[in-house]
Amino acid sequence: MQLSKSSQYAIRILAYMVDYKDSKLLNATELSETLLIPYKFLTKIMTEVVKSGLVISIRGRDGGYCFAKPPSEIKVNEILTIFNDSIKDEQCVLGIGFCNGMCKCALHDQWMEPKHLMQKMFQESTLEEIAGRGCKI
Amino acid sequence: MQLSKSSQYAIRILAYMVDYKDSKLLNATELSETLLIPYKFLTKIMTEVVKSGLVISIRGRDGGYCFAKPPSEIKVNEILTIFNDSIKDEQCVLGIGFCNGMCKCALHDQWMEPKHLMQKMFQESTLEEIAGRGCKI
DNA sequence: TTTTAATTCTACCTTTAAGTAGTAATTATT
DNA sequence: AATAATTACTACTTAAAGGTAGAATTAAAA
Repeated sequence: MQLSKSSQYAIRILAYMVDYKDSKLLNATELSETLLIPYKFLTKIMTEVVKSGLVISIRGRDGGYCFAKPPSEIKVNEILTIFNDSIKDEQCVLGIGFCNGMCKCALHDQWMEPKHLMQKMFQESTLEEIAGRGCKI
Repeated sequence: MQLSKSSQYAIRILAYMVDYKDSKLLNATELSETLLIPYKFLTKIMTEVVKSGLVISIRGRDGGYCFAKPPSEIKVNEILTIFNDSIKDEQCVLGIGFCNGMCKCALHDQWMEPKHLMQKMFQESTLEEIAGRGCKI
């Protein structure tokens, strides 16, 4: 009952990138060391984030990562979709297919509210909003 | 972001057992066929449920499973704990250790409400309550 | 006492997530 | 042109979840 490590790390990485204000790019080594995320795993994750189009990478010396669009326009849910962690409407708590009005599982009704709150949390929160808050490690 | 298959199946199995009113015991073959759960996987799951003390098994011919205590006294959460799926208080959405008042993650505050709703749902719902509802497959 | 129908146990197989290793490609600097 | 610093790619390893196979155990019934 939790997000994949990839999603958790990706959100933390991008939230950290928002706060980072500097002329030079943020690179994998620095992200790995400050966020305590294994270097090789971090680069693997970032490669997927880059492919998704949220982030741009510059290779070679002095390279690193930066946002492809303003963090105020990036919803947390966009990060989850990269790793197939987005909460789908049709997926219910007991894993039964087609759990809806006609035929619904024993916990269907009680599941609706927490599900919608989570969907709302992920779909409406922007990176910009959440970045200011909290600690990163 | 979902329960393990073991927890999902176990809840569905026990909920079905509540509705079953018959002189003879419910056995693995019948449960497997009516709930469309792989037989061998189901017996593995039930062995753990029996070990937890929620259910009693009778071996040998005409054997099967029945509740060790009334379903009205069994909370859904007791099933989750068998498979380590219970939602822990200290566990937060971004997987950071010690995410609390002092140092909390970027989504900590928004996570509280859905988390508590889920905990409430699992901790307060009894098997008896949820069994009447919904379809089983 | 043998047969039969049931659970239990031990061990394995498969798939996926998580993490690691090494090399290739790219780019700024010297 | 060489070097150093960076990401990308390919492939592997490890751990856990999900699932399967077969033999052992149990107990009712013939």
